[in-house]
Amino acid sequence: MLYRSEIKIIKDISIKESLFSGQSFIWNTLHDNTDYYATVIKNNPLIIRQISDTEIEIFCSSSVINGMVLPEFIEHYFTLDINTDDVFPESFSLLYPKLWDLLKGYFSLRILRQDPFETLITFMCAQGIGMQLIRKQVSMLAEHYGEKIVLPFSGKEIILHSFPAAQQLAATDPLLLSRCTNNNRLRAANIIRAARAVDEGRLDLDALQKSQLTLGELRNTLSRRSGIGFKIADCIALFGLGRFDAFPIDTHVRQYLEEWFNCTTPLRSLTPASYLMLDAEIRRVLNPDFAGYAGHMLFHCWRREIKKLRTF
DNA sequence: CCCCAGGCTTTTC
DNA sequence: GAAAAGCATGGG
Repeated sequence: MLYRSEIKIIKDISIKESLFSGQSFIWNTLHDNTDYYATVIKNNPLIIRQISDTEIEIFCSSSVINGMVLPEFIEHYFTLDINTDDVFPESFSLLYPKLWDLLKGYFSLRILRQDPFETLITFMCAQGIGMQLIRKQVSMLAEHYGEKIVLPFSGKEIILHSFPAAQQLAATDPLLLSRCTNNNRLRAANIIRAARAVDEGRLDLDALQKSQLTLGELRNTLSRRSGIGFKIADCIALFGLGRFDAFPIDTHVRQYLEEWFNCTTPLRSLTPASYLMLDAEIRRVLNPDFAGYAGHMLFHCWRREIKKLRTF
């Protein structure tokens, strides 16, 4: 039994951002009934497709997810409460007219409010490694440690895997888990440690999300953990804890900061000190409260328009 | 064999 | 304290 819900959207949502299940981050806006976005939120399969320019439909085996009724959850998950037109400061288009023009196609990008634990683990898989391999790791984690879900939909069966619960990952061992972490045993061990901390309540992500910590405090708290540095900490904050002020600086961001914003901080080696300096510098250009949201549009714009990368 | 990929940790000054 | 080197793996 699938619950169906329709929801009106302000503008078409065409791009999402998620590492889970190897999902491509493009959610095609084709209206051909074959293209859908399928994911699993805490064992609830969720299928979403766009039925017109202003409407999407959602199917779910449960009418309530995370304590929210379906339409409410969708609005929350896809951050439909955020108007992406307000993400950049008003002065931005005047200061960077050429860049502003390049960014036109990226205002339909949505940062998702993803599950904190899922985000914690998936971004721990994303260190010094290519996108394809990151997604492969996450897919394998779900296939090996998540629950298999078979969903009859649109005349066929969709096979989905939920993202593993902390308890599942806490119970495995590094050698076994390393099959899913690009054969990297150290990364596997770090993931197990993090999963155990969550499972045993020593790392309370929900409490972190509700806390009023400053960005710096949150980043320090997360990066104290083995396998998590400033960049991954900021990713967890941005994608998993709803902290749209968090601005993760990776190799690509570093490049566009230099190219587009003439950041003066030395960029050759990204040390913790230069990371924080860059972070402070970009906050003078972007709206500090939505620096990460804006940064993510810039990130994908840079990769696609400038670097001509077709992988996500 | 080189370098790169949505960095982190340990060593060294 | 902060900068430099070391680390680990697959892919082009």
